[in-house]
Amino acid sequence: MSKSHITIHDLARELNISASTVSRALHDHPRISKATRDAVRKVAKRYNYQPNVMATSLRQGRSKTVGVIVPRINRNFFSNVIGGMEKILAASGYQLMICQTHEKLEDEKAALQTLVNARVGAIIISVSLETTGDEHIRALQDRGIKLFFFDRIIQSQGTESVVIDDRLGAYMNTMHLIEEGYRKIIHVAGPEQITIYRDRKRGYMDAMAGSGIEVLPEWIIEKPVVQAGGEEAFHQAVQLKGGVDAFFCAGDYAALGVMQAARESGRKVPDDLGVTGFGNEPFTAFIQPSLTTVDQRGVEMGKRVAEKLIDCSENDLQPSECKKTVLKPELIVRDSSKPNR
Amino acid sequence: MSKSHITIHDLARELNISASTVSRALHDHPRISKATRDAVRKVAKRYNYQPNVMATSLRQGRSKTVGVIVPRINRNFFSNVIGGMEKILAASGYQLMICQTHEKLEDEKAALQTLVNARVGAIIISVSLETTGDEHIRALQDRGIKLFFFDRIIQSQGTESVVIDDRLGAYMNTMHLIEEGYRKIIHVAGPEQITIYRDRKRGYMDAMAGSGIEVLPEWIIEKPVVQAGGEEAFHQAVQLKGGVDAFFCAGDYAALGVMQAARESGRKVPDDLGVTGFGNEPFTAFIQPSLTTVDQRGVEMGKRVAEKLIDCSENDLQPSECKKTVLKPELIVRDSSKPNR
DNA sequence: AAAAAATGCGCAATCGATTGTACAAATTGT
DNA sequence: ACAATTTGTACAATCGATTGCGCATTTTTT
Repeated sequence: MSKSHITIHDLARELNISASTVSRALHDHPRISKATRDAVRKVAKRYNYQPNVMATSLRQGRSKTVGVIVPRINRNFFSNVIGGMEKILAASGYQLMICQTHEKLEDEKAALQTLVNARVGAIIISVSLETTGDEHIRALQDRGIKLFFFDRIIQSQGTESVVIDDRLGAYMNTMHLIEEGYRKIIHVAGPEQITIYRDRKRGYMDAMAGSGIEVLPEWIIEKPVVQAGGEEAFHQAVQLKGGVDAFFCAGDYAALGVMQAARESGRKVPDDLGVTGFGNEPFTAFIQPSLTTVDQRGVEMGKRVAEKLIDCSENDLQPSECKKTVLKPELIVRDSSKPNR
Repeated sequence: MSKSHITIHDLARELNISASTVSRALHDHPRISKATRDAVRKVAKRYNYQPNVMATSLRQGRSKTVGVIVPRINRNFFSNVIGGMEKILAASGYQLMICQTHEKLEDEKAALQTLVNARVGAIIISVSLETTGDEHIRALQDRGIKLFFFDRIIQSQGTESVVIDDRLGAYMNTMHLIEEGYRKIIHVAGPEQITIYRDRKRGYMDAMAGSGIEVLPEWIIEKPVVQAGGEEAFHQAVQLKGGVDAFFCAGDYAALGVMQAARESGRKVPDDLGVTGFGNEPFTAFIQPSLTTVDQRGVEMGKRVAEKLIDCSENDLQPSECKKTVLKPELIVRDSSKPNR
């Protein structure tokens, strides 16, 4: 590791040629002779030449930095996704610039501005809960910034996205409850304006309808998908005249709330009450009883978005040619949904 | 938001002055008159001028990018720390470049090389479990890259670091067990070469010695601090002739392993056996019984390192003037350590 | 009032990589 | 053998911000 960085000029001097030739040689320019090209390559390797990213970015007006916007970096799912992206992108010389929105539209706008100032070439985003419109995001496309969504997406012209099949995940989850003998299944739903929660509700409806079970409107309880939301949902549900067999919650924390409220009310999970969640948060494996849930394949999702991004960038594809990738979720069956009969 | 970016030349043209004057005005150069300075400021604000980071970095030979190296981004503690750093650094216009080592020295070296190539001005690192020496890290200092450690540190000339007082945390943790009446307390320790685990062991020893309890050598069981390690430690400990009252584990996952092994062996926590962990992983609050543990104050730690970094950078302090910051850990008392008598 | 110092600003070079244009040499075609 | 191409390189400008130096103009000093 030498003290200062090697530049193309150093290589040029060494070879008694011009810097432009060195640059072209390293980029396989057709007008450079094979002899020169090989010579340059060799010296570059010998000196461990690493191009100066800033110079390149400045010249190109665009950096190899990828902006990433997530609600919170320390949510297990998001940090998994970021981990997956990092793995793929780092290998291709991209760097990540990570911003958090804390679920606030205001922060999301600020993050976008920051990324624009940083001249990122692409942005990967999972929108905040407050985000409904897409004007602030569309503005990026004027700047030629490529846009990729994951998980919480906005269907927008000229963007790519990667999601899991939330509907299928919810369907499998609900079907599992039905197969285990539960019938009066409550769905603790998330905010209707978020795609993923809408899809999860649909999957639930599909499963119920497909099994010939009529879903009463009161069975769908929309709450914030946090612990307190789950508790509220439980208390609300037990008031229902017809009784309750199980809860399919749109999020693991809500399921946790349901389980805790159930325990306090003396109802045993899974024998008196089935409970399932969504997300496969780490704690779901450790609680008693362990929670049946759906894995969102965060790492895989991150890798996929990253690959799309690299593909689009290297081949300079326009986002209009891009589309939506849907990953298969995985149902993780644990104890909370398997009554001992 | 206009189509293309505003440069100092645009401002210069607007004001009929030279770009250099604009640059100097924006940097409060003493040789620029107040009148010009104010005029420039005003126009810059009007056009929402944002300096081109790449140009600045290129000229300066150093970017406002901060390299961050952690074992895994999706470990709760680390993502908390990163979240904290991001909050502070983003506000001052720094960007993060995050790398993972997956606890491998090899990856750590690769990450360092990547960051050097990216011309980062500073690196914040929590070393991998495999890391013992500091040669690969010292090499950075020749390059003028400022170095900051957190949590898993290497005491090295000319670096700053932020840690929690692991010894105190372990002390409080152990004292709490003693106060609750446990006496034969096993310590499930982590790898001896890692500072934090050494300190946690010391805290345990302090508490025991201070309470007049003799620690038998077999009471200290060194294992990887994962679930399986905890299980092994449990089985090893129950063989001991004198019997066992409690386990203080150097990590939450190890504690989880102990609790699960205990359940399988029919020993009730906390009445038959006290268990405590270290780390305050989210799951510790949800398991049954909930786990007493020590919070590592990840977010706070991230903020502190970030502040140090900003301080050192803005005032151009040399790392030699730098030191170690120690945060107070917080003991979180839950059910796993409070026997009902 | 002349000399010395301070003030205010512009010119041009620089950071490192890229690229349009130009120009010479080598190759091809007729 | 001479023109028309093709091939291989070099020059110089460019991206945007910064900064040493120099040249006026103004202010201070003696």
